Amino acid sequence: MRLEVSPEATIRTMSNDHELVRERRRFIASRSLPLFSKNGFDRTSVRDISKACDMSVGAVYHYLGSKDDIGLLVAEQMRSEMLEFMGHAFDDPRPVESLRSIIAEWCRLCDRLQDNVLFLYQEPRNIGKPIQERIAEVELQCLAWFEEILCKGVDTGTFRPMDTRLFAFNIYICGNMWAFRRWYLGKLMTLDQYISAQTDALINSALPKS
Amino acid sequence: MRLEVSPEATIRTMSNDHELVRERRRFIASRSLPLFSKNGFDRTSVRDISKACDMSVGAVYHYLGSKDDIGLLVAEQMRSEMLEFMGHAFDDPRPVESLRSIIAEWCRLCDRLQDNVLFLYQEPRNIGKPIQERIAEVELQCLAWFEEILCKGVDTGTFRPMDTRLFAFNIYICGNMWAFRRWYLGKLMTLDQYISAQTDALINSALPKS
Amino acid sequence: MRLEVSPEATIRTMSNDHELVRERRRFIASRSLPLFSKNGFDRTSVRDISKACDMSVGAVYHYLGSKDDIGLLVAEQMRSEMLEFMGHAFDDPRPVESLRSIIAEWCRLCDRLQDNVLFLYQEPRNIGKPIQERIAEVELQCLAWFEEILCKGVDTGTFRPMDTRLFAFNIYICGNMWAFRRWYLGKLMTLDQYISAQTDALINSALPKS
Amino acid sequence: MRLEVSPEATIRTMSNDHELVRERRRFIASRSLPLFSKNGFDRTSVRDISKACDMSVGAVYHYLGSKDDIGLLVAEQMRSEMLEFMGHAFDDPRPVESLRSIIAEWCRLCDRLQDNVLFLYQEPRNIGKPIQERIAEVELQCLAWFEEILCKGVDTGTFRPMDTRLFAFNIYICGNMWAFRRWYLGKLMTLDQYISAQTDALINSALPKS
DNA sequence: CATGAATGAGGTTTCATTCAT
DNA sequence: TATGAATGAAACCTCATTCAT
Repeated sequence: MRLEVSPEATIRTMSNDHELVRERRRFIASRSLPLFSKNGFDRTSVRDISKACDMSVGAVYHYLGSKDDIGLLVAEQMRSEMLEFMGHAFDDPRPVESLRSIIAEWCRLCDRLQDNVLFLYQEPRNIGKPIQERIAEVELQCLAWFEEILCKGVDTGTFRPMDTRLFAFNIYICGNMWAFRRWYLGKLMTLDQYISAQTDALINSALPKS
Repeated sequence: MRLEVSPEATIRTMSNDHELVRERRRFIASRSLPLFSKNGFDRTSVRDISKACDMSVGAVYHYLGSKDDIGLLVAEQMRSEMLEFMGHAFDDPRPVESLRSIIAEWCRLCDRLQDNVLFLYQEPRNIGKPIQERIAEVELQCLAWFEEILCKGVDTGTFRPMDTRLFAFNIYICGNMWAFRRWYLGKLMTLDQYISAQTDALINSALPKS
Repeated sequence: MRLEVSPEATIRTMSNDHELVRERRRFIASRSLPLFSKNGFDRTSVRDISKACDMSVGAVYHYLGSKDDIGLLVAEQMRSEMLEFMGHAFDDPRPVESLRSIIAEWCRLCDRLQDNVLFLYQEPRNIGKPIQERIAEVELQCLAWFEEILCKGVDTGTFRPMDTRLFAFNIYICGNMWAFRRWYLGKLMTLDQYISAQTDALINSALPKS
Repeated sequence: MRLEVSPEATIRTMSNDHELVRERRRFIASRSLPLFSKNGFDRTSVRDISKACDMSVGAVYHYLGSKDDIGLLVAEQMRSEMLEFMGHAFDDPRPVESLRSIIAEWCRLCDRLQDNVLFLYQEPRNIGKPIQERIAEVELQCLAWFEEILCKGVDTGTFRPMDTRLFAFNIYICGNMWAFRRWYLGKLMTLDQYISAQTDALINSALPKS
């Protein structure tokens, strides 16, 4: 088992104040993300970023080694939020109830991290290969987690036999798409309505036919 | 009623040979698209494109007014294929059968135009507002078309009462995601298996509960 | 009454140090102008300019938004010098003496700003319409100023009746031509001799015939 | 005495039909000149020229060796017209009458060849050194010719003692400026009025004081 | 003769990154 | 620690010229 090193620790910095570095990076990422959403990563210059942060260009480079590192931070934030999300126990023994909670929470997470989700979809090339793999890893964990509940439901006969991996994938996408297409979906319904309708559809699809 | 002008006709060219222009543009777009998929639009230089086309940079600009125009061509190809797709009659009177056909064909289309789908997701900013709106228009048409069948099924009681717009959206996404996440899904199953499983899930979700 | 904004203030810059910007721009313009004189604006590349300034290309663009802006600076320098020139009081009540002073000073100004004069004659297209109009404005003011003295002289009978506007134009051209054709005139005479001879000719032409 | 070879004969051509070549070149020059006036030589592309000539780019290069050759043609036209102009005998024995005719004809020539005059002022660098010298040569001849009459007048006491070279220069410029600043002068007066007024001024300036 | 597609050098401009202050 | 001026590579695009047809 290899030693896990947070990628954030590998980002170069001029500062030794660990806490300050964390705080500044978080700040920079939070100010950058809307710019990336609006104009794309490549069309957002470091100068733009520094302006959005009310910092000098040099200051940005005090806390980061390169522009690409911001992409990394954005990805890491998504990753850590997903890990935290999976840390929650939705351990209702009833598969249907459990699924219901998870779908709802997953959609809410994607809603909250909308810009991060967008970034991961649109700028995969701007977060080096290793980070992409780290992200893929949690995605797989997430899918596995969804799958576990589904399997439990299938085993107990609550759900019909199905391709649980694909079903888990659909749940995953269900959350992502709320983030990705909120400009469209938001005109049709609220998040709660979305959650409710999609949960119904998913569960209906999981239940055995009459 | 405004006169429809193909955006391709608005792209500047040095040539008057309409047929040649069409052919060369198609060629350029087809060679560019894999580069965009691999490296992203902004990180693909016109020089890269010209090399991929075995042309000089000048030759590329003989048929195009700007690099952005290639994005437009890619979008237009998707658009015209979608229009053609909707032109087909899947007019089985039985909603279930009809839905089955459409989902299958839609997924096959997205599979065939995988790189175009990716491009539309990843590079929306590189195809100018007007073209984005043209694309959004056919997307809506497509959704409306899906919805129509669903409504028919709901009206006749074949399908359960549901938010047909959201359901149509899910079908749409179902195709897109095969294109977008083929690197993952392709390891789990073939396109036909994907179609079959997703169709089952969708139809199961649409049928009334026992 | 509209607020006058110096065109220099409209030129994009990356710096906020107003004084530095002014100084660097002046420097860049002063080094560029001889190149323009020698090779023409369009045949002087920004790389040539940056070399002449012992700067990198990027540094030039730190203080200017575009190459064309240098043309604007050159024009503005001429303009402001002309305004200053007109600010001087050559208020000798005797028209002849007054005319004499003005012609001399005008020729000296054109001599000093030789390259600017050349630039305005040769590169009118490289300084944008608005600036051309600003220049035309001061030219007209200058002509009006010359005319005023002529009119005074005509009114008092010192000068013969004449088309004062054309005469003013001739004075104006007299200065310009020393700048424009110094390569020729300079071989025949010194500036002082030119001034003296032209003043004689002009005044002789203005005086009533015997 | 070196053999004079018309520069036009040195321009490369693919054609052997001497007369056709002459005719086509004249045509090309006449269609190009307005473009040069409007946009400048460097900003007029060979494509623009070929379009203005209703020719293909290749056709232009059949009759010319390079774009610069057009500048040469424009200069040569001015030159040959000036030579023809000087060939006329304005051999009125009376200096005043002779001067009057010459000024008038010179201004009319400059009016007719306005665009050529402009070109020579604005694009000297686009007509290689040798041609510039050829032009300078006729200019000097022209000046000498003007001077001759002036000298005659001074010798006979009709004109006051003066710097005849400078006076000749002024006559020369007088014609050029009508061409160069017609956009301004044309608003004040007609060509005939200009000729009349300038002739009066020049002759008045040449006559002895009372 | 005529055409116009093709070439590729070179132009202007941008921007991630460094480093003297 | 913070600043922002400076660098220079590399991007997009143009255009004089050639040459196969």
